[in-house]
Amino acid sequence: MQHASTLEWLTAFPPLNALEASARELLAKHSKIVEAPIGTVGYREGGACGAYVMRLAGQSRVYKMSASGREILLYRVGAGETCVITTTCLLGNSNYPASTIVEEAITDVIIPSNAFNQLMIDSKVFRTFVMTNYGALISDLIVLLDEVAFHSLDARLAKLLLDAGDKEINRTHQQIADELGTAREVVSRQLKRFEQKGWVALGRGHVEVNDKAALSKAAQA
Amino acid sequence: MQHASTLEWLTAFPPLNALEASARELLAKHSKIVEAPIGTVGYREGGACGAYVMRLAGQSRVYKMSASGREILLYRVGAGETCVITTTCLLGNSNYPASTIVEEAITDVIIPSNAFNQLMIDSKVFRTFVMTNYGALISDLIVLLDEVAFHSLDARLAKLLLDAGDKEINRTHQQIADELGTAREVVSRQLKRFEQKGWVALGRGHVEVNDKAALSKAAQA
DNA sequence: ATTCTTGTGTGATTTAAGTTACAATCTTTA
DNA sequence: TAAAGATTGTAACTTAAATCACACAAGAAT
Repeated sequence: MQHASTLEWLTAFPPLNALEASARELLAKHSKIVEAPIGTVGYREGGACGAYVMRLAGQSRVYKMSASGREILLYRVGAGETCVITTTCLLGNSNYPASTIVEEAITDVIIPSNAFNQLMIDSKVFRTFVMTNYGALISDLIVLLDEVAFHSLDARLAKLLLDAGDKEINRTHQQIADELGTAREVVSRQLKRFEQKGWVALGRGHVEVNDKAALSKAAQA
Repeated sequence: MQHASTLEWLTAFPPLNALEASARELLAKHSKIVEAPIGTVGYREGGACGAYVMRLAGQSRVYKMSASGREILLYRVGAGETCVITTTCLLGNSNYPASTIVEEAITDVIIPSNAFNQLMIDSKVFRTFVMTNYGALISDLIVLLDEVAFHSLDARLAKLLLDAGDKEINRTHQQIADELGTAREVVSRQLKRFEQKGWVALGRGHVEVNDKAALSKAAQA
């Protein structure tokens, strides 16, 4: 495995190409590469935050859990991205307002809190990188809020199927329900209706999208 | 009226007490103080963003409007606060994902986009100030999302009444409905139930809170 | 091969919330 | 003061979604 101090991993983050020499030195000294398998809990709601996280490979989901145990997906963190909630906590010195779990085995670069703060002061390139990543989350959260507040479940389900990108979606009904913040039965029923209309084909643990146009229309209503 | 270049207004933002000399100079040169009366539209969804906004006095509400014309309150910006969505747009160079309207005549300090960016680069104090405000909103939005996704309307209404702080809340049912993202009739009905239980007293354009303990309990369920 | 576990299908029922449709007040303005 | 507009009250209805209660099927494990 590559070692953090070689800084080879930097190529995974193009905006950091122009990183200053002093910043590279700091990173080489303090950053670490860590790995974690599927199912690992990155952090939990209410926990404290000690390091900046940059994802090299894999994927994790960041979600909010209700008092009754139901959850809703806030966003995912994939390769080349950073965990923005972590940034929030580092900058605001606050605790995590959500939880995270690894969906595909991850490889992360970890920058301890004090090295992170030093980089924010020293390096213009790093600072811009962090802030640019930061910017998008609020817009995303507002879009999500709009969906939850104003869109029907079948519209949100249709959108989820489209957003997956692939024709084949390998998730169980329960996992989909957890992303939408609803109950499994509701998802099963809606998927069945989609299937009856010929929009999707269902199988154990996966959904095949057959009519994107129709789903897209349903997603808007 | 005070002039922006005296920077007297800085005292309204304690975290900026320690602002560096160079940053003060930049602010004195480029910041402006502007005023706007009730009902002024600060920006609309989809609009572009040109300046950072720091509130000296007054209040505005930032809301998201649904396709069907219903709205939901995202947050308010009062004295001593900044409009974080504006920060999002400046940092991400994106358009506004929401709209805003003045609720109480406002006085704002305006920092043009390029001066803002310069300050973010130059001044650690300013940067921390901006980021802290930013982080707080993310947490707030996640809380709001949790409420919308998982809490019943009566619980949310009870919470709204408590959060108002005052015993007397001078808003119409329609205004309350717009904050919660629901219909007026629903609010009227719920309020009537609260009244029948003796928790509140209703009048045209205002609600009087009489039993905080009971409301507080209802807000949790 | 047969348990066990996990995932799916579905009907029945309940409930919260949105919708429709007015009537009745209260306030402001002409 | 009369008319117009804004605000509230409420009944009746519809609907989406949650909940309950299973049956059944597909894989995995022993």
